[in-house]
Parts: sequence; C-alpha cells; structure tokens
Amino acid sequence: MGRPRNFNRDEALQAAINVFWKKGYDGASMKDLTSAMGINSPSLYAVFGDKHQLYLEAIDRYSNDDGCAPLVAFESESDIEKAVIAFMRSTIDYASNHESGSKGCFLGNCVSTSVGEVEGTTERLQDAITGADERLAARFEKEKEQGNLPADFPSLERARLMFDLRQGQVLRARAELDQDTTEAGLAFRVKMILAI
Amino acid sequence: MGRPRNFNRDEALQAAINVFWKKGYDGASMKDLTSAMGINSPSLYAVFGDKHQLYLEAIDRYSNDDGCAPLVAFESESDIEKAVIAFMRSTIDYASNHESGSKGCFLGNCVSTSVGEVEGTTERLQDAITGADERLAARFEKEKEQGNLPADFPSLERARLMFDLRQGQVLRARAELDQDTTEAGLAFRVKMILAI
DNA sequence: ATCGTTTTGTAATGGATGATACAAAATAAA
DNA sequence: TTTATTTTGTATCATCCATTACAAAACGAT
Repeated sequence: MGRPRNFNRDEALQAAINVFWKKGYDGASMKDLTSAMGINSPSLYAVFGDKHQLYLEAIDRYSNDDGCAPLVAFESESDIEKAVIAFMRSTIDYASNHESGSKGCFLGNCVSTSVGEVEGTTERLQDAITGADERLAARFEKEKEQGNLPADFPSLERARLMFDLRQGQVLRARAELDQDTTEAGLAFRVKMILAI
Repeated sequence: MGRPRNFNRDEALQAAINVFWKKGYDGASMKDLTSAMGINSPSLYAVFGDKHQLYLEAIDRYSNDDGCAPLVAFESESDIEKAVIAFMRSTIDYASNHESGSKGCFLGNCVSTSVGEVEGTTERLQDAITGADERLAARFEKEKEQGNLPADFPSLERARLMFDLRQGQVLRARAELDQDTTEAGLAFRVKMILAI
C-alpha cells in the first residue's frame, strides 16, 4: 500500500511539527501539512495513518527533541549553577529563535489547547511535565550525593520551580515579547533555585 | 437587522468564552458556540458580528474578569505577604476549579495558540502579559513607599517572576495534574518573591 | 524490452463548516 | 383587531475539510 520511499520521513515529520506548532491541531489543515511536508495526502495517510496519528507522533518527536533541549543543556553542563543558567538560556533561545520560525513551546502553547479534546494528548502532556520535573530533580540529587548541594536540598520542589518559570518564558516568547526583559532577572532566579 | 433582546448578552458571551477556552478558536464550531450560548447563528451574527469578532470580545471580557481575578486577589489583601499567597492560591483555584469546567487559563493555554494566526490576538496577549506585570509591580511600589519593602526592591523583576510562576501552575492545571504538588513549594516561592 | 509492482499525482467523495436568506412567530403601535 | 416591525427558527448556500478511489508514472526483475 503505497508507502513512498523516496523522501525523508524524519524531515516530513519535522515539517509537520512546525505546522502544528504554528497553527495548532485544528488550525492545521491537511493542505497546510502536505504542502509543508512535500508529499500528497495519500502518501501522508500511507506513512502516518491519519492527521490524528501524525499529531501524536509529532508530539512524541518534539518531546524527545526540541522540547527537551533545555534539559540536555542542563544535564550537559558540569557546574550546577552554570547548568541552571544553561537551562534558562536554552529555553529562551529555543522559544524565540527556533529555526522553523515557530515561537514558544509546541507543548506549552499548542498541545495544551487540545488537552481533553484530542485523544492521547492529555497523557502526553502530563508525561512531558512530570518527566521534565524528574529529570531536573535527578540532576539535583546527583549534586547532593557529590556534596555540591546540601543534604536537605528539596530537589523536586526546585525542579518544579525551574519548570514553572520556563512556562512564563515560553509564553512571553510566543507573544513575541522582548526576551531581554526576562534576561534581566536571570541571575536572581538562578540564585533562588539553588538557595539553601 | 434582527438583534434579539430577550436574552442576556453577558451570559451568552460567558458561554462563548467557555467554549473557546475548552476547544480553542479553530476547534470551536459555530454549532458548539450557538448551542452553548442558547441562540441561533443568525442571532450570533446580528449581536457579535462573526466568529472572529466574538473571539476577540471573549478575550477582552476574560482579560477583565476571570483572567485578572488573581490580580484582584493580590490587590485586595492588605498584607503584602498574604497578598502574594492570595495571588498564587487564586491562580491555582481558578485554573483547577473554574465553574465552567474549563481548566488552566484561557489566555495562557488557548489564545497563545492563535497568536500570529488569528488577527488581533497578538496585541491582546501582549497587553494581558505586560498589563499583569505592571499591576503587580505597582502594588510592590506602593509597599515600598509605605516602607514595607526595601527601597531597592526590584518591583518589576519580581512581578515578572510571579507571573512566570503562574504560567507553570496553569499549565499543570490544564494537564489536570494534582495541584497539591504545587501547593507544597508555595511557602518558598512566596519567600523568594519578597526576598531582600 | 516487457511485465508486475510500487510509488506518485489527480480528482472526487461525503460530511461539516461559517455565513445567510427567508419565513414564522412574537411583539408593539394604531 | 389590524398593521407594521422586530425577533426567532428553519433551511440553505458555497466552501472547505479529511479521507480515499483511481489513474499515471516510475521502478525493478526477468
């Protein structure tokens, strides 16, 4: 059943992500999707099932790529303070200067709308949130073991703090508000996240 | 031009808000809207213009009602520390237990999707964000004048901090994640907002 | 080169969408 | 009550949507 082989599935999926990211699930028409992906609708159906399955796959892919880029930045930096800074900067950078031109966060600004309306989105958004919380907390725990953070450091609480701050930043980015304003208070935020 | 007089315009608009809030702009069909508003489409067009104008009016109305409820809670409480707590609790409460059943924040979780796609939404979201920043900061400034906060207290920076934290909370609420988890770290967040 | 198969493009399907024309009903005026 | 006007409900419009049938083209095997 006509699956095309002469095209890059990953690139097509990335193109679909960018369309959904910009227009939302309902706002993205099949025409928007197919023209951005460079395929005709029959191919889309053969490869991805239907619009709904494509959407879920786009969410999964984004969760494992762009969406967790700040997490990777956080985990890659060896010094914990620099790691927190890297997380914040990476968040702002991806939310404001993504190569696709889409602003904000696909999960935070688009998938959130379809929660409860499009099947499969609620669990995925929940997993993305709690997963981020846990990955951030895990790093803090490791720092505690190494003695770089006090033994009573509330890792999960501060992880959630970081994540929540992130959401404000991506909303500002989505609204195309100047990211320099968020840059201003960054030092204090870092200090607070690591305080006591 | 048949404008109906035998119905409550405000109630109809509130019903429209709840539909848009739950389903987003594109996801809300005229049928969804008219049946929730208790009117037929000709009446909707006579009273509100069209779907697009109704959406913009819904945004404006929400911005001046539900959306700023936490701001009112913040401004109403006389003690500044209790005021910050009131802001946070009000945010969580409205985002999780709104009478309409809609979760999260209409602006943060729905309008954000249509930014750049639906005309008139970008300015409105920007105004809502910067307006909230300024109202929060204004209260801090007043406290400084009264000597309840140090003279070098960075009002706007902390206002933005509060607002950004709020966005994380409404996203968790939209995803129907347990709000008790956010309640846990509340004391520290309040301390951090008012620190130094 | 020919045939069978796979990939691509066109075109059409039924259904739903946003928007209105129009008639029925209700109201107000005389 | 009769008439003019306004409000409501029905029914329809063209259009766009997601989806798929089908034909054309490209490919691979023999």
